[in-house]
Amino acid sequence: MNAALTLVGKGRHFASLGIREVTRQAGVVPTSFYRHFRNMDDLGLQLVDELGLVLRRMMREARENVLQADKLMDESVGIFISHVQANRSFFFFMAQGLAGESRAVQEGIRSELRFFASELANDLRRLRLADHLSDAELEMTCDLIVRTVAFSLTDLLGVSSDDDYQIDQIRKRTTRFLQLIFVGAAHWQSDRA
Amino acid sequence: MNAALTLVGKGRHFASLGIREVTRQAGVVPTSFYRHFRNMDDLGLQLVDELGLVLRRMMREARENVLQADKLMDESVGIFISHVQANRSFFFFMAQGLAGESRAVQEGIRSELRFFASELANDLRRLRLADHLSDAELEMTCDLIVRTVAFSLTDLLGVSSDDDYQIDQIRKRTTRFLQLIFVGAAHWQSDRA
DNA sequence: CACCGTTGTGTACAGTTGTTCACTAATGTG
DNA sequence: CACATTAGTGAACAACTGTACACAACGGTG
Repeated sequence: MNAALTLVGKGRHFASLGIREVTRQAGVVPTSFYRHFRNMDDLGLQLVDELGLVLRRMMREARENVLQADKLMDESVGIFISHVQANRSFFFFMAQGLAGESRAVQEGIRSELRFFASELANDLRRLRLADHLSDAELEMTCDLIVRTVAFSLTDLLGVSSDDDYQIDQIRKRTTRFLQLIFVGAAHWQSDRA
Repeated sequence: MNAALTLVGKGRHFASLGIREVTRQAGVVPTSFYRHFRNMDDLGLQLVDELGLVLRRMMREARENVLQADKLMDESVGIFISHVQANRSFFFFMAQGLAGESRAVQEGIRSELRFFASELANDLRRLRLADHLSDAELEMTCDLIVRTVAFSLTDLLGVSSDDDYQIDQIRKRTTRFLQLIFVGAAHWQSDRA
């Protein structure tokens, strides 16, 4: 799994990886592959599971560090970006998998995102930041937030990891996107009435 | 190019296609490939160019058919969805390319999206729907809109093309996302002041 | 018609791929 | 320590890959 991730991190696409290639990178004979996985799709599915762990760690850190509500977005986006930097290969895999070849991997990642959105909704409720929204409205808002951040991921992965200027641009842009969405959510009901 | 698109439309990932595979699908001998393309990346780049045409056609149709502003979003999302249905393979290619293997293809698609966003900004200005926004604010809003629709693309490609119920769900959800963004844009300045 | 640039063909080759099988090394549990 | 499970090995195979080259059909222009 590390070998596959390494190759993905080097710019290869997961869908184009072969068994021999992965085992070569792992420093192991091709047949050993079958001791652990039935095929590449299987490997992909297990990577999705690990990706889940990465995302949960990220969520936990966000929950612990976002103290006052007014810096919520700045800090959350910052934590997101630093986790992407620290697990670049994983997020490459995630971005690729969203439109990937294996339907199962695709569905797995999609479901991680759904989970993430629903946890985010819980947190916003808990922090009493969404009292004016119904459950369905809150869910929609969080869904849109997660999508927006996920799309920023492709921006982030498109620039070199030490290009601080560009990364800061992406950070600012993403933060403003989220602010715009929040403003929309704040006035959602009154505007619809 | 049609052969490659066909394979992508059948669920294969562009990054995993080989020259022989494509020429086989095209009903042509492998060596013929080199008469037209230097390698698969080259093919991908030419597909991006054609994708640009598809997007432009879509934009034109939207401009012609969106008459009154109050149905703007409903109709635009509808047009988007019908164009995706009509050019499914192309949009598969686009979704894949955003996190694809070839940096050049990636950048090509990204730049198509930027172009799309800037055209959208022009249209909104022209329709006098964004008079309260500065250029930068309008640009940001349109960027977010295009991203949101692009992400919905992955939803759309994830369901079978004749699952009318699911497609309608996606249509509604996307429309609400856009409405939320518009509400946000409408109150952006007053909230920031 | 003769000519030439473009597209397509057939053959060839060396390298890579997925998967099989029987075998050996390592590991941890009673 | 002995044993059973797990992980890794090596050789083998047929199928497939990208690419090279010389040659043939085609299509339009002078």
